[in-house]
Amino acid sequence: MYGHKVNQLGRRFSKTLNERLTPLGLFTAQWAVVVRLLEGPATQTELCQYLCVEAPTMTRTLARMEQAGWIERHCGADKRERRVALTEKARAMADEWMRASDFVEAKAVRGISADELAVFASVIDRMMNNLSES
Amino acid sequence: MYGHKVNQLGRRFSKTLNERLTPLGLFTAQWAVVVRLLEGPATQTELCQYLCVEAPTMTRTLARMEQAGWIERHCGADKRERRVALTEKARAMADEWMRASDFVEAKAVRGISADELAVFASVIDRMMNNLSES
DNA sequence: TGCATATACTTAGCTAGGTAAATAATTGGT
DNA sequence: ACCAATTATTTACCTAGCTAAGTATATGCA
Repeated sequence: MYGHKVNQLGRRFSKTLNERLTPLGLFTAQWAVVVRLLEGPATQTELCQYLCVEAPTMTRTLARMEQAGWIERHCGADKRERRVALTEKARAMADEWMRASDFVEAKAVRGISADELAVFASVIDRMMNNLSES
Repeated sequence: MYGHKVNQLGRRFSKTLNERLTPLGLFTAQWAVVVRLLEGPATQTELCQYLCVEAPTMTRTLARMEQAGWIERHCGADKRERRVALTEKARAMADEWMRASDFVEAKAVRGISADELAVFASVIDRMMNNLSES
């Protein structure tokens, strides 16, 4: 019941954001990567942990972003890992991408009080923890 | 921000339910179809509306479910549409699938009050409406 | 009646999630 | 110092979203 509704809302969020991001050359899942990389470079494992995504998913998403010229990947001291960083071209687009994201977030919360949003966020966090328990 | 968290939680729900459903021959998206069909047969368009999913997605999911022997599709009076119904084999599994679903739902809501859940559900509905506005 | 439009579904091709298993590099214990 | 176990990433192959465009049937209006 809750799982079903949460999934539907998640898809609606992605779809709405995609409508605004794809004309700007990005997809919703890639925007999440950009948000993390704006803080600084990261290894793929760090990105996986941040986004709660499995490694193969990240490998493929990063390959597409590299192809599009949004990121660069370099070997680190540990030759197993690859450090990922935004390109200048991506940094130049960040403000525009951010406006698209802000627009969708603002549209979603219209008419919902701060108190309600606080409960909402808290419930999300606790459900996430509950489901993550072994 | 909210979009990102909602998406992550949705994926966690699917993943957790998949762990329990796949040994029973079903996937999370297919379970949602079964839930609707337990009420009675439906056309593909009705399923799409119920699940908030585009038509091609439903075509493919139903093809897999037919392949697995969970549903049957018959032509209706209107030869364009196909009426979808559960097979006996699927009805025989429904209780077991339901237990898997109930288990995951119960795990998710552990330690969350009825009041908080009411706010949560209400916020989900309103965000869904907000994002669905043209 | 006939033809344009609308509706139901499918096909093709993309993004993105997952698991299982492979590869390469590092770490740790004896 | 070596070999086993661990870690980071990739490859292969599923499910499942999406859009755009195609096909077949039904509807409606001139």
